[in-house]
Amino acid sequence: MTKPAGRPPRSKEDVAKFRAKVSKNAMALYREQGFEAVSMRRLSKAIGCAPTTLYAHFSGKTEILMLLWSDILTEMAMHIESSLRPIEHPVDKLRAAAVTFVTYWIDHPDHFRLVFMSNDVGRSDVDGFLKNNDALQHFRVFDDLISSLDQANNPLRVQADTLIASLIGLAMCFNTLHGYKWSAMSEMVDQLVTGYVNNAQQQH
Amino acid sequence: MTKPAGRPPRSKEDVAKFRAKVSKNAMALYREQGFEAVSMRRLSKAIGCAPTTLYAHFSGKTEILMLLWSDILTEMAMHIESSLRPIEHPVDKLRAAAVTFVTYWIDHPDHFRLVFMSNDVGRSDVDGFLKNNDALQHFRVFDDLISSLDQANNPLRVQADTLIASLIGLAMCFNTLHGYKWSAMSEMVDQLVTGYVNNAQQQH
DNA sequence: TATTTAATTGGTACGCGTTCCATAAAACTA
DNA sequence: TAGTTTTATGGAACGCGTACCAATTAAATA
Repeated sequence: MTKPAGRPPRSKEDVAKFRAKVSKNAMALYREQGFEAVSMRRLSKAIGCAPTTLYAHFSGKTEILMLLWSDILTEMAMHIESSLRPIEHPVDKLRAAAVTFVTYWIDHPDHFRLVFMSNDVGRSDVDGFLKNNDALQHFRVFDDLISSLDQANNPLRVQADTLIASLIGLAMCFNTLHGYKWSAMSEMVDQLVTGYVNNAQQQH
Repeated sequence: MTKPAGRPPRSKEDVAKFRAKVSKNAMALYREQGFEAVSMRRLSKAIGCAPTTLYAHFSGKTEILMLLWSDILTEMAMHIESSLRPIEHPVDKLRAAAVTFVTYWIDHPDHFRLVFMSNDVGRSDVDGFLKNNDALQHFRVFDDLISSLDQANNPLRVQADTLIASLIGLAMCFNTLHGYKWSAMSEMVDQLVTGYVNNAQQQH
């Protein structure tokens, strides 16, 4: 149990400091020069370290890109909140929030790609510490809106998760599957929201 | 209006023949060696042409991968049809189809990646001839199931599109966003389907 | 101070998607 | 046959993500 000789592992603060520096530089690159500018080589150059050093701190590029999620999801949540401020009726609030959500990802395809398409599909077992990403908690903006509808069939969490996942699906389809003639986005959101409204016997 | 001198452009049949050869070899690589095996260099080697020649026939890798969509989506549609064969009640049929759809993409993450994540997000203006992809017509497997519910609020097409996009969203979330603790898949599908059922006053 | 351990570095390497270019081959007209 | 136009080829190049490795540096203990 005695301390071993030699240089100690990185302190918590040092780790946090380095991650913050990476996050700052990656965000600057992304905001100023776009998605493609965030490469391991350019990022390491901006930070002032060797490219390989990044791999001592992160398992790969995916984990670095996740540092950018927080900024984007915060911005998205703010868009939603400001969009439903002038609206009063609960159903209209929910509908507006949903439309704003999908519209945000359609208007910012780079952001969509960053958050939803820069994952390693099927490599979920590897990323032990990719889990519990706090940034995704921004999805909870829909919780209050749904709970105000007083729907009782399913737990609130199930309803909210389903709505979020569905809206992400809409954003995804409009962003990537151009070979299929989708219905109008607002009608599809309406169809979704109507499912919640009818369940709550609050059709308006 | 007279024919210009020189070698004529590729005939329709030659174009189709080459595309078929590319499709066959790409599919073989994908089935036998997985997603990563389908690279421009390896594919061209399997075909027996130079890597650059592929770029004379396709705008890029994305367009080649789309040749594989048909096989996968056909397989997916067959899964659905066989899964709902023993089921009688329309609502149960729809629910089973939805669960099978999402399950298929969760069980085959490589297929999911191929169809939904190998697109060039935001480059939709370039791909003039990526549009009208017939393979995506397999999404229509839900049309009859929904129409049997006799829901009248929205056009059938809107309902079907919304359901499909939502289910794709569920598959996407379970495939990529591991940092968020989603509700159980079956409950989320249930929440979705219930929206259609209640609208049709056919709660069961 | 010497030693031990961890962190960082630089170099090399692989295969990738993609582009450019110069050349060769093919298929037509005059 | 000569000339013309398109297709196909091979090679080089760029930057990418990622991996390995030998050498170096930093920070602690003995």
